[in-house]
This record gives sequence, structure tokens and C-alpha cells, in this order.
Amino acid sequence: MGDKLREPLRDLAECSLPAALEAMGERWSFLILRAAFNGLHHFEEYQSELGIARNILANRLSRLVEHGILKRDALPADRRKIEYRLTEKGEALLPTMLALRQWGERWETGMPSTPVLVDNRDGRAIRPITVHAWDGRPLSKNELHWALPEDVVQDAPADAST
Amino acid sequence: MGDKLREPLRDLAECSLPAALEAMGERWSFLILRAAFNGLHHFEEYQSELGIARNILANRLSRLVEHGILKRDALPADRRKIEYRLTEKGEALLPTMLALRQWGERWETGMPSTPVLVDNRDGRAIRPITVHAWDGRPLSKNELHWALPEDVVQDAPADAST
DNA sequence: GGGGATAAGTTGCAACTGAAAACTTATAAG
DNA sequence: CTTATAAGTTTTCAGTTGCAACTTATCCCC
Repeated sequence: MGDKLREPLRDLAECSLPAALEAMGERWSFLILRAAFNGLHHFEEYQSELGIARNILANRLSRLVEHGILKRDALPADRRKIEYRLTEKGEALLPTMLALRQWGERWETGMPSTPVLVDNRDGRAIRPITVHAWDGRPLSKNELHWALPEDVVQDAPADAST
Repeated sequence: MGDKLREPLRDLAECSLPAALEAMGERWSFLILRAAFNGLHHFEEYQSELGIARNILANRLSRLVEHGILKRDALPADRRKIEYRLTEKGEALLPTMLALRQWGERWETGMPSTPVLVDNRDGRAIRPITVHAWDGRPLSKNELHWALPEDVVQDAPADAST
């Protein structure tokens, strides 16, 4: 385990993971997100579906709104109702949520969860989320290593023959 | 209480996401995992790198061990030292961790984090984690929908004549 | 082999966060 | 005008987090 691997560690603080967790790291955040992906839009819907305490739900929803993951709109048709919808930023969490859920299916529950996300075109379930190379090849763990940004080959039509 | 079946929503409880969050949903879990992916193996390394309180770290490590995400081994060479290493189950969280980190880069920090995960073969950074169809096509949000398991077309050599 | 350093924890206690249930406020529906 | 609904707040209490100091076992050196 050369120092090659250890060098990057001093830079761990510059990782975006803490920033992501700042927004999504709380207990109910991902469950609320999943519910939003599944078409829930209102306070009472989340509350009864998730069984979350009302004060916590109110707090989490406003937090997600603050972080721009949900947007909050009062409905003109019924001014009691508030609609919470995913923003583009929130929808961008789909791969993360799916990866986590698929991991749970494979390693925790052992069974597929419902509902299933499927391709409109052929009606088949999506693939497991995996890591892909620049050129689209799927990559397994032993085809990968960590590198400092300055050592990363930049995107360009490859002409180096090494 | 629920009465009419409301499409997939009634089945939200059968989702594996809560199970996954049971194992990984706590505040420091993903940061410890990231550190493990980056080559940290010992209590004091995690402690000084992450700045986490010692009692919390001890608690999280044993929790991750209980869940089979890390394994705990005493080193014969120096019997003071305990080595924490990712199990196969733990390594399977790589796509999730990357997806979350990439989301943070794109939507929170706006900058790439270090270290970068690169392909051994060409030295280039990996692609953003995305959703892929059964046949490998990348899928965007509007090419997808949720379905109940019984409505999902099963894997089989496609003879789809459209 | 005694003294100090190192590794991996534990313990005690204050501050903070989470949760259940009841209460509030605004709007709508009959 | 009364009652129901929606989206919160408030109150209260339990549980969690975090710092600092303490413990135990092991290693390293002279």
C-alpha cells in the first residue's frame, strides 16, 4: 500500500461528499426523496406514507427546499395545499438513490423492491448502477485506482500509444 | 389509513432503501466508508483524518462491522493494531458513494474532488454514474417510469418487433 | 525489565437533535 | 356558520453527539 495511495488522503477534506451529506445526510432525507420520486407531493401524503413525525417532516421538507432539492408551491386551486416537487437538482439524485436501493436489495433484503424503475422503450427493468470508464466500458474494482487531479489523463481523442 | 390501492405508492414500505439506510444512514457512515476506500485502515487514522469524536468513531466502526461492511482484524505483527477493511459488501457501496460525491461536485461544491477515481487502462477519470437500460443505453429521466413487478418485462433475448 | 509512547478503545457529562401528541391557523366544503 | 382538511407549530421528553479525560494492552528503547 504505497504512499501513492496515501497521498490523496491529505486532501480528503476537499471531497464533495461532506457537502452532499450536508444536504442529504439526515435520517429521513432519502426516504422523502424516494417518496417524491414516486409521485408524492403533499405534506399529509408524506406523513401518512412514511409515518414520520410531523415536526420532523416539516423540518426536513424546509431543509430540502432550502437546499434546492424540492421546490415549494402553494396551489391556486386549493390554497390550503402546498405542493412539494423535485427540482432538477433533486432529480439528479436518482442515480444515488437507485444505487443505494439496489445495494439494499442485493446485500440486505435479498429481494427486489417495488415499484421497479423501467425503461419506457422496452418495459424492462434498468440495470444495476455501476462504474463506467470514459469510453463506456463497465469497470470492476480491480480496474480502478485513485489519482490526484494533475495525474489524470484529460479527455481528448487518445493518441498516446503507451 | 390506506384503503384504495394507489398504484406503486402503497408498496413503498417494501422498498430496500430503509434497509440500506439502516446500515449506512448515520451521519459519519459514508465518510468512514470513503476513508476506507481511500486506504485508511486504523482507528487513529480515521480519527485524525475525519476529526470525529473517538466514542462515535468506535460506535460507527463496530456498527459497520456488525453490518458486514467492514471486517475487523487484529494484526499479528503489532497486536495493539486493529485493521478495519472493506468486505465485498462494503466495496459494493462504491457506486453509491461515487454517485453521491459526483452529485455534490455538480450541485453543491461546483468543483471536482480529490482524489479522483480513474481507469487503470487509460488513466482517465470515470464517467458520471447514470442509469442504464437493460441493453446498456444510458437513460434520462423522461425515458423511465415506475412499474409494479408483475408488469415488468422479464429478461429474455429480445425479439421485440416493436 | 522499567519508562515512556502508541493504539484502541471506554466513561462521564453537557449540549444538541429526534419523536409523539396535542394545539394552531388558514382555507374549503356543505 | 359549522365542520373538515391541510400544513404546519409547540410542548415535552427520550435519545444521540461530542468533548475531554481515563483505561488497558502492547510495543520500543536503553
